[in-house]
Amino acid sequence: MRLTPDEMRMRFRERGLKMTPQRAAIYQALAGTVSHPTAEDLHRHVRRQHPMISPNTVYYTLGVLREAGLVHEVNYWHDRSRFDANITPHHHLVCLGCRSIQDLTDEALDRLSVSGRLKGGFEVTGHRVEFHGYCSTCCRAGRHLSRPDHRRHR
Amino acid sequence: MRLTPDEMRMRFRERGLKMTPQRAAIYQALAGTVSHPTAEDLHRHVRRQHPMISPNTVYYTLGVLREAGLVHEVNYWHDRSRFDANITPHHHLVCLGCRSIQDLTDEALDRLSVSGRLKGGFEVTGHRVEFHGYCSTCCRAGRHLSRPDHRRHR
DNA sequence: TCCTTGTTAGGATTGATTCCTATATAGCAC
DNA sequence: GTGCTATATAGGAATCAATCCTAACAAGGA
Repeated sequence: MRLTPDEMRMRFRERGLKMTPQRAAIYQALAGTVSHPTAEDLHRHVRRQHPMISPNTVYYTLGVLREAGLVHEVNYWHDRSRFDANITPHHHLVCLGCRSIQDLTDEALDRLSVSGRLKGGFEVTGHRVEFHGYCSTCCRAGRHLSRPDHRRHR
Repeated sequence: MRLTPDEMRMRFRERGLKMTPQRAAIYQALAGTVSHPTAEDLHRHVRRQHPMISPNTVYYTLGVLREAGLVHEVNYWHDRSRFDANITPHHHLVCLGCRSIQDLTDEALDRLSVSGRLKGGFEVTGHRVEFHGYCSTCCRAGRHLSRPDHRRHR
């Protein structure tokens, strides 16, 4: 969803982050989509407002936002990194056909825990569930019937 | 676990794969560990028996084995790809300190399904659960107290 | 307004992975 | 076994997302 300048300023302040026009644009772009864009996608988008912004700044900013907990990074199926400004607990539906990622909210999944004997005292801090399959578009296109080539497409 | 030559030959045959000494060594190495090695780890290991084997062959072979369903690829936290010859249903414990990956077998987790309204007819073919936290070694080292730098270590 | 520290742009670099291609070999038919 | 064909291998070149380096710049506090 779209954030007011004040709302955004507060979120940055709370975490001790400096606010710059570039950062605002990157975070706003990410908060305004549900499509889990790549760094490159974001750079392309933000460049409309900031023609001189470098990819480097996008990478650096995403790193800062990630460490501050303002964005999450997902990286399923060895695609390049994708980012998500939705930091409420949720899970993902990953399409094996077009590699799109949809959010999935499901409280039962949020409550999972390791029932078994934890081997050697592993201390769990969180979890996430990823369902994979084929989105409606890929189903209609029959893409769930064909096997992708074993060579990767970049 | 260690495979007999016949067992391995059968698995390859069933899937229409040619058997070569290099492939046997790579698959044997992967089947003989629980450590989810990288392609480079496997190359280093296999090179003891096959000094001339190229990284390329390891990548190519892992791609073939992956498409044949003989190995799984996991790639959490934007580390490089890691491989797993355990293709029975299981989940993973990912250490945020040292990035090690442990298998987790838990039938309750295998039976998860999407309870909510599936947005737009997504057809689920599988799922996996990833718990993250800190392994016992990293806990003892106090690594769960410090925050990793936001810059990535390769 | 000044200062300090973190941020930006841009260019160079890294490094896992893939591409290209000539040679070698597995598996099949005879 | 011998020969044939399709596929695998080795090695070198190329790709490209991501990171490193650095000089100029600007946000936020004093």
